[in-house]
Amino acid sequence: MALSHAILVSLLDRPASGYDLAKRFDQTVGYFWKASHQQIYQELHKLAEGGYVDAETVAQSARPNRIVYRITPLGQSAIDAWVKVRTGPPNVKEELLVKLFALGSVDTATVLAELQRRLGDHRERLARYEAVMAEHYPDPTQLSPRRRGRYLGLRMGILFERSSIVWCEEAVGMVAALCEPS
Amino acid sequence: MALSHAILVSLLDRPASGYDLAKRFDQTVGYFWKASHQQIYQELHKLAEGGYVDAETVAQSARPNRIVYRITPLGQSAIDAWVKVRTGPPNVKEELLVKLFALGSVDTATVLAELQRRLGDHRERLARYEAVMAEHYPDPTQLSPRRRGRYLGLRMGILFERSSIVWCEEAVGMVAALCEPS
DNA sequence: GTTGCATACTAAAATAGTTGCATATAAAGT
DNA sequence: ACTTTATATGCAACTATTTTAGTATGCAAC
Repeated sequence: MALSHAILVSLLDRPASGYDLAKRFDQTVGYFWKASHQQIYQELHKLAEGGYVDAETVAQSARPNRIVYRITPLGQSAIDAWVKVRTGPPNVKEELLVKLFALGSVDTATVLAELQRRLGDHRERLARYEAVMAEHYPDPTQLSPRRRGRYLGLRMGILFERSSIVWCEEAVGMVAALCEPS
Repeated sequence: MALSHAILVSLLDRPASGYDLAKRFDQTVGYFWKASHQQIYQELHKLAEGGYVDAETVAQSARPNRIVYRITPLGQSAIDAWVKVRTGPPNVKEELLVKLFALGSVDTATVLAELQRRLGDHRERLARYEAVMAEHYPDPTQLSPRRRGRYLGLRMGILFERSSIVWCEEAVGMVAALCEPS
């Protein structure tokens, strides 16, 4: 029961359809919480069944109808209760590290290529995050509680990308040295 | 098919029992790849069935018998093939961030307490990682390929903990300001 | 004119992961 | 004496997640 809470929290902001939520996840918290649209639709059905959200069908011409979900008081109190439950450390699955652990028994050049691709990813994401930061949070003092949460999420993203870049550069150096032993 | 690869890679090093593997995961890659012993035992059965590992029962007096698994050539080639498959970005589920996104609709003091606990966690883990680094990798130049992979794993841990600490300190500051508006 | 992308939802199957339980022994702490 | 910790494996039920489809439409690019 974790995605369901992420969905409820997202609905605190404003009502949304499954499609909207999938996009929000992708664009805002994508790197810290991935969810496919199938998973979201499924979860929304369950939340609606449990009375945590209300569903309302909105007819659209020329486009499939949307089903807009709105959090209920029951959903609100479910969040309140969940917030009081201790959060564990984040769940991380870093496949690249597993590959690195296989160094010595495995093709080095392939691993190097992966690291370089990853480095590019991190640089790109950092640029994106910093652009959002510059545009939406030029002054991080005096933010509303809601915006403070958003700001800190973005801030974590930026710090994480920066240290990932440092790490990747080191890793590329060390693995490249194995490939071309001058 | 991701845990199975992590297990196979771990077995490259040396044969191990399910119990050993569970401890290795916990102690070495625990923060980047969590696996419960049930999951590991289950996966080992599957790997043995598929011929990726060989199982050998080792009798012990006064202790339950161990089943020691050894990677087979088939397992080796499975790793080789897997290494060539593009690695996606890491899978991260950061529940604390979800709670932060709920700020404004949720008890601030609870969230603050979580952040402080998390800060403590990160400091502790950093100390542990740095101790291992000082003891086992005093000089990171001229490492064997195998040890280079291990070093980079540890290095990622250290960089990650450091930036997490920076982030937590900022976050504690911002959330504390909401709690006691002097 | 057809490929590709964006909108919008659904269903089914397979794989992965968690939780709780069960078994059995020995050493070390309290 | 009693509890905890460590060793060592396993089953069963449940929940979560991914993969792979399928249904429809409209717009823009090529």
